[in-house]
Amino acid sequence: MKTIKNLKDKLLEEEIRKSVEEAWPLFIDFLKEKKARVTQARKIVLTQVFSRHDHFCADDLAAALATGPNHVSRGTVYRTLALMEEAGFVRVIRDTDVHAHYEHTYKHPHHEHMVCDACGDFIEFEDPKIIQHIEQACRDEAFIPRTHRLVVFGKCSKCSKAQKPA
Amino acid sequence: MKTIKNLKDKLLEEEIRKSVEEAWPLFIDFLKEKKARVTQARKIVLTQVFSRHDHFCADDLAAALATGPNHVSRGTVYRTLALMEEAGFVRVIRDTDVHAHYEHTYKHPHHEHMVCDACGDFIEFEDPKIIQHIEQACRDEAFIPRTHRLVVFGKCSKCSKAQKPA
DNA sequence: ATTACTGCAAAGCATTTGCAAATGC
DNA sequence: GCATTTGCAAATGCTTTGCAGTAAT
Repeated sequence: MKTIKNLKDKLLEEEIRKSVEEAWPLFIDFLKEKKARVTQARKIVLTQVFSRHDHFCADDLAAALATGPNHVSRGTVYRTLALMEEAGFVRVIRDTDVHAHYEHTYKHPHHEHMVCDACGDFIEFEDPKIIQHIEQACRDEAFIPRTHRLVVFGKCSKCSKAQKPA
Repeated sequence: MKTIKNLKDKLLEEEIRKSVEEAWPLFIDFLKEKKARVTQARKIVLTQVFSRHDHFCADDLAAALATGPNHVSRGTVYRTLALMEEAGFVRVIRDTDVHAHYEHTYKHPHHEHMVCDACGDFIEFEDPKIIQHIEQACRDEAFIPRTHRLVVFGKCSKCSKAQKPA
């Protein structure tokens, strides 16, 4: 069972090996530029990231590395993931802001949000066309939508004006 | 300073009073239907919700009610907020799933997500038109986008098939 | 009189952090 | 050799929960 691997697994392994082989040098470049160190732990985390399916959560990954020969501590996993995000190798799906925000719904139809990175302000906007496209996408996937959430992160007009070009 | 209120404040107060006056009976209906009880604490939370600006977070609201004559405990605030969400008076902006999910970015362009309420599966989709509309909306608001996140919640084709009409 | 709701404080959970020891440069 | 990283465990911050007392039906 363990010695015999089917073709699919072999291909997957090959794929992973290739991604790591390509990404690791890029990560090294990133670290060097940042004057950060190229460490064993960082390579292990990067490898583990690429060994996982498309979507994973930090804690699962940390759990996988909690024991065994490639042991990396939880703290380091989180720290490295943050680095990898900065380097552009991973993307966080639910963004970092920990606490949930609420808004009134009473006489307040659905709309989308922009959140300013600098001041945290919420800007509301609406676009029926976006909703139409979402609905179409759901039809294409035979997905039955219940609701959706669209948030654009960036800089609001006030903050981008305040911070003049360096 | 305290006795003299300007016009804007007066109008705002009026607005709030009206919303509460309209929403409270609806919440009562909701509670009755659910065979839940109509309590003082629930009215206080509802009032507080409508007294706040469009966006607020649970904890701030709880803090506001932690002391004073309209004292409601943190636990009750969270419980009532959940009820109000169920009743459709408020909407949560960052959804409930606590832990952040990551995904590879390496050779994996930006795309949107559908998440199945039932099985938790992530479905990826892409729609350049949606992105165009987002960009247009940002231009309209003079908002400088850095990135965005679009998640559609609902039921995937597998799960909606599995659960035949009752 | 029942039974649900509330307050409180304690538990939970994902994530972050402080610090001594280890490692890369 | 010196500075950065790591591991560990403790701290954090938001949210949930258990339970005994309180209030609504």
